[in-house]
Amino acid sequence: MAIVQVAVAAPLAEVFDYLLPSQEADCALGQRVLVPFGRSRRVGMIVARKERSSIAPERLKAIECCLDREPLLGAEDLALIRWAADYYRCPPGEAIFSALPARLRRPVPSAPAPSDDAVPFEPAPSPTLNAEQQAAIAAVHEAQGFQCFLLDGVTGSGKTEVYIRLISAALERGRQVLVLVPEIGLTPQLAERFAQRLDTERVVLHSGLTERERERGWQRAARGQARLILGTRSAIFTPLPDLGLVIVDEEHDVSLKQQDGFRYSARDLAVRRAQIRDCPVLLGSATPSLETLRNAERGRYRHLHLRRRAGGAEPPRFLVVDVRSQHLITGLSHALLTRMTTVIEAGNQVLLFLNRRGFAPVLTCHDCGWISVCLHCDARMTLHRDRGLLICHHCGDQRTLPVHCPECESPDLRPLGQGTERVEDSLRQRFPGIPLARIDRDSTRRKGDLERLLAAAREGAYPLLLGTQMLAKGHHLPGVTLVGILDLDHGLYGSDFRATERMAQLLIQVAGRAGRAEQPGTVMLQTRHPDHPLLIRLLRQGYGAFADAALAERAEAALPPFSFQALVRADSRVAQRALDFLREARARVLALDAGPVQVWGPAPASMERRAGRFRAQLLLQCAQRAPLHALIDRLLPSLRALSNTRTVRWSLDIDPQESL
DNA sequence: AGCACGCCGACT
DNA sequence: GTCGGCGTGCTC
Repeated sequence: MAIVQVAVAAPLAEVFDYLLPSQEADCALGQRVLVPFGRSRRVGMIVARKERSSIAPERLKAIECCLDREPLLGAEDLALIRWAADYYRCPPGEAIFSALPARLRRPVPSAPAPSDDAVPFEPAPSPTLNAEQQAAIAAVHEAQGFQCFLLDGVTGSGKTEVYIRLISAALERGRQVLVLVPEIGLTPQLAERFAQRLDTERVVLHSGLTERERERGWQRAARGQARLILGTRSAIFTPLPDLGLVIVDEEHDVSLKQQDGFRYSARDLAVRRAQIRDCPVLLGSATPSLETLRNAERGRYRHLHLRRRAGGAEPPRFLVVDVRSQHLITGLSHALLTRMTTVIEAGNQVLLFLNRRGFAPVLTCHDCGWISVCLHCDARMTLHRDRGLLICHHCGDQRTLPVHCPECESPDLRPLGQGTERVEDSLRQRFPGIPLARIDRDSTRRKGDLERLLAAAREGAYPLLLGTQMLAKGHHLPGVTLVGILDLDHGLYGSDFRATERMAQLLIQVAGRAGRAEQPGTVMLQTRHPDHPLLIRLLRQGYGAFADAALAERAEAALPPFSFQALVRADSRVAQRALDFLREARARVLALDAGPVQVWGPAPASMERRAGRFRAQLLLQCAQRAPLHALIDRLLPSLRALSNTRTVRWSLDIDPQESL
């Protein structure tokens, strides 16, 4: 009997050898099997055929049955997933099965190839390209096989038009195209633009689909029926027999990195996939990540610029409002309020941005000083007055709003600070009769709410728009001529070394919502740090100059992208246990002789207790990737063997994007 | 991850 | 005396 290597759907570092019974002899690489495993049975994936096994023959068990008639994954697909599993140190079975549609993780037979639907098609007219767009398209067309491009284009410069032309050309050559976006919310508008222009079988893949829909789309792509695949990060693993072009839109967005389990970066895997496939890959953004800019600087990626806005629109003007020692009315300065009045009276729209939902971030007792702390987290509970609740935004715990202080019975409870609900309240009083839309997670809880509000906003139904970062992404609002950023400082001095980069990206994104050709937008930023050097550079010279300065700072501090990181996170129900585990981990690292790898910590998370668990982290950093990964190779078996790994949950994050 | 085995506390 | 808590070991 032949022997096959099987990756079992379990978080185990090893693959397992099985006998292939003669009636399943044609069962091959990329097909799922049901195998006896320990005292139960599991779904597995055949990842290799072998001549002989190092396992004693009497210990080898036979595969029970084959679940698929044909391979679900081809050799290249498996190569990508196994490369990713190896790079991100994820058990192979876990990686493979998280790359498949959820239904196929269970022992059910895969569905037969669905038939195609027919879509009558009338293409919308193509706009004329400007010189920069033409140059970008020509550069990608010249690529012979693998090459990575950064499409660095200011908001409104026509990046999507460049995508469409490149996709169209690839489709004409008989290739499939994969387009990744960071969030579900960004798929409908892009899908709509593709639908208007590209006469081809399309499929959209994201977590909002039912398991059946998702499997169906996945199968259509895998069988070559769908030619254009638009999806969120997990779509990077979709098998595509004729893949000829990969596009990653908003490549700087952190949502492209999976934050639990198999912690891969879909953007980085897109580059790797194109390399395996030997085809071009295009990373697009108005605010590229420093990692990508550094790769462009080193000549690894080709840097393509779109500097001009379509229709000759002017970039927005920035006005810094120094709010130190100013009297604010629910977070709004006199200068901002005055300008808002002018804009509204002129019949234009105002967009206010405040990244804090709820009425107030804390409720306090004016008599004894009690504050609304969460029982499970080192955090305060946010007051949601609409719903009459105190809610912890970190663990989701809710309490009914107290009428008297829980400590001293005083009725004098007061909200401190402001969230979007409170600003909405205040604006309705200050601008009576002016229609206002608040757009945050609370006001858009039902499906379709967000789309409805945004559509009405685009029509100009709301002179006043107020929202969290939900409002910052995607949709352009041409009637908005004033953007107000209520509290910039939150992003300016975050605990993470990427805080300024994130702030700059968000700021440029929000600013990009405003203005049109005949009426440029103004962005007013309220801050207590008007002299922040990187902020000044960003506002005066733009994102590119900001990024240059930020990169220089990173180089100086030897931080990514000038070094590489791996983060060991740990948490535990019992205080100190996670820290103790990481102290032991640190000792193991030092015992292994870390060489050039630096070890930082362990340190408790900036909010140590969250949802009842105490969290901590240990950072490993090195100027080169190879010694870091070699150290991790030697460290992992030793960590798995630690006695307290049952009471402490831990995980390893390669190239972390966020610290705890 | 599951699942079983094994060794110590409060119950019919 | 035994039901069951979760610490430990193993899965081709």
